[in-house]
Amino acid sequence: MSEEKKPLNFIEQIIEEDLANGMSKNNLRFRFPPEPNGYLHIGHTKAIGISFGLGEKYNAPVNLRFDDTNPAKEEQEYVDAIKRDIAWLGYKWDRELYSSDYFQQLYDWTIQIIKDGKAYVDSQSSEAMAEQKGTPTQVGTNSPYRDRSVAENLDLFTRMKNGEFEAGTHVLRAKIDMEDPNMLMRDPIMYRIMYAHHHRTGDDWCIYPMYDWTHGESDYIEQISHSLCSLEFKPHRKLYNWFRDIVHNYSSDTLPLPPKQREFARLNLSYTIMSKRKLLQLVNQGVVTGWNDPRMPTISGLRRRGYTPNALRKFVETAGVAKRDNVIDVSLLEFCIREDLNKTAPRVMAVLDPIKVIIANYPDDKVEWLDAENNQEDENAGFRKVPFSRELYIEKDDFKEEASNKFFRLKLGGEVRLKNAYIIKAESVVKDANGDIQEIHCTYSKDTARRVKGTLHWVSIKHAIKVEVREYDRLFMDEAPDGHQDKDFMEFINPNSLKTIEAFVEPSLTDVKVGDRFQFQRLGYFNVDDDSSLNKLVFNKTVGLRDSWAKAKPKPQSNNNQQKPQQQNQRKAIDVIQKLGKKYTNLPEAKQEKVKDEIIELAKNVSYNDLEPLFGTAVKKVGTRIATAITLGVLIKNGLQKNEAINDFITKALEDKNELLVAEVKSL
RNA sequence: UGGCCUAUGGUGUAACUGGCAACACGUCUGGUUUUGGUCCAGAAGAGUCUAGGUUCGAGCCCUAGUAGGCCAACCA
Repeated sequence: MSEEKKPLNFIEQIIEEDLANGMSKNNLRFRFPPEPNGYLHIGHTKAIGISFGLGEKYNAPVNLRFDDTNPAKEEQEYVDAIKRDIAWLGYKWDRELYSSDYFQQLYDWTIQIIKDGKAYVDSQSSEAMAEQKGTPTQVGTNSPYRDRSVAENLDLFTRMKNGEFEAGTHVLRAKIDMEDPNMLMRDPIMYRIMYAHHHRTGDDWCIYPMYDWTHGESDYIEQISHSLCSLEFKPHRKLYNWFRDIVHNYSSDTLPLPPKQREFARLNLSYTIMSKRKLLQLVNQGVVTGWNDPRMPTISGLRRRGYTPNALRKFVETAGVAKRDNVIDVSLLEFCIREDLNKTAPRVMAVLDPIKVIIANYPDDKVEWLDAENNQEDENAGFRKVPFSRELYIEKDDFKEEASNKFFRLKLGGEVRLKNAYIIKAESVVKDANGDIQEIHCTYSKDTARRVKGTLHWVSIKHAIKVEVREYDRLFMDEAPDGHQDKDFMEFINPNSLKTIEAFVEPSLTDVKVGDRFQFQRLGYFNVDDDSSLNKLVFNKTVGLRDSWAKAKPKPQSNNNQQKPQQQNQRKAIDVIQKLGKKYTNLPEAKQEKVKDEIIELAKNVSYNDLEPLFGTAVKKVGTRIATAITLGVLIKNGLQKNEAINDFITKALEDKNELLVAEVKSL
């Protein structure tokens, strides 16, 4: 009875329907079928979340099945990485399986299919077959080998399997229909000869089945109820069903349930590429340091960067499931990781771009260990000690000799609070020959109960640990790096995506472990990188804090994604009228009067040419038509002569059901 | 010159299967605050691609357009 009324996505609706139509809940079974030819990326997280999520929701098993039918591209390294990533995300698969486990079953079925005259051996070059295949708009033609006898097909196929032929000399094709509008149905290839070593079956086979003649059958063998995949496989569904129905016909005694394929739109992220082939290219060309480079959208990259399984799962859940192409804004991903880390990450102080502060009235040899709260969002997080002394570092950005009162950080003569410590006042600065500030001389006050506007983070110089911090920017400078047909995605690589900084952190961080996550107060979330060692700590910046100050101040150039407000400012009178009209009928009477006056006022600046297009406004958009009528009234009053278009508009409006409109037009 | 899929605020998803559009991110105000974070309160922003039709009533149904995506690997 704890069912929430959360709306179901279309896949859940399909399942609910199947259940309502008599499918047993026990028959529900899903699978996640990666090809081990690369690392999983955040797009896969969606597919994983859908199938494994369904498994959790319906308490149904989910298989992890490696679709390993192409030994040329697949490697054990990828298998291991994929398993690691899925487990890290917190999902548990029922069985770990491989399509290659089914090669014998597939072969046996194939013999039967050949015997039934539904498959044949073709012995042409791939070019010849491609030509006969036609195009999306042109039907194909039959292969000259299409009508080989069953006996000959059986003989040839057996010899293919036995390794009697060279690669590329023969293939086995399903005999379907070379004129089918769906090109996948034009006698698709079922087997090709490949003398490649397979990561699991070794050299047992020299013929390998193709995706279409493997995937659905693997689903069937595993008795998967719902085979969920991304949209680009929609055209494959017809073939999926064709093969499935044949094998179901052969084996329904032992394998009763025919699976069904349904497709959802894959996840795309702005400023990111999601193709394994292209990600591999980044790795191979050394643009990044590896599949798990913190700038990569791979699960392992995100993990190294400091993302949490929670945040990733929340992200794909929030993004939702539907069938239209989408591009999700990275800001949603960033929101999810901040939300998670805000609750869990201990706060510490670190200075990334230091400037020296000397507290003149603080004794040279004195050190105080002050209490600092670890996480105000978490009551159980406790406190730690931080050392305070005469010489400190603060952030360069946190000091200006002069500044407006909107700048509530440190300025000459101004006061500011040091987090967890005292209030200080900047008295003077010491500059070098270039005029650059070397030291800020301050005085401190122990009266910390006072209200001061700004609070700064800091570290005690003599206690601080020097560490390396890696700050990342997006890898691509274009919103859709692979969305341009005239430009390669490599052209958009951001040359400054990695910035390595020498920084200073408080001494409580001495014993951190790889993977530990922190909030560097006022800066962002950081974690300890794999490269970190006892002698040298290395931190990754996971994501910055939201920063309304950075947004409020300078807007140098570029990057203003908000064109909207500008447009609004220079909107033409007619557009404003149209907009006012839209809501007109929803307004209470008093407000309608007000809006009408506004329209009348605006109408004085409207020309007939501006207005005429609105005469054609759809009947149902009554408000807009009323606004049009009001405006027309003003124009007529100012001497406009009625023409045919105007009369048509009036006549049609007079017939309308809406009284306001009729009244408005009658007065014309 | 084909087939299939899709179309709702800037972005992503909803709308009890026909009852005048909700949630999240983002944006903007204001408040609280020893993080310009968090949190709290509020605002702006869409008549649902277009045009017809059915209906008392359409984002949901029908028709025709338009736009975008996918399909011509011995890849998956």
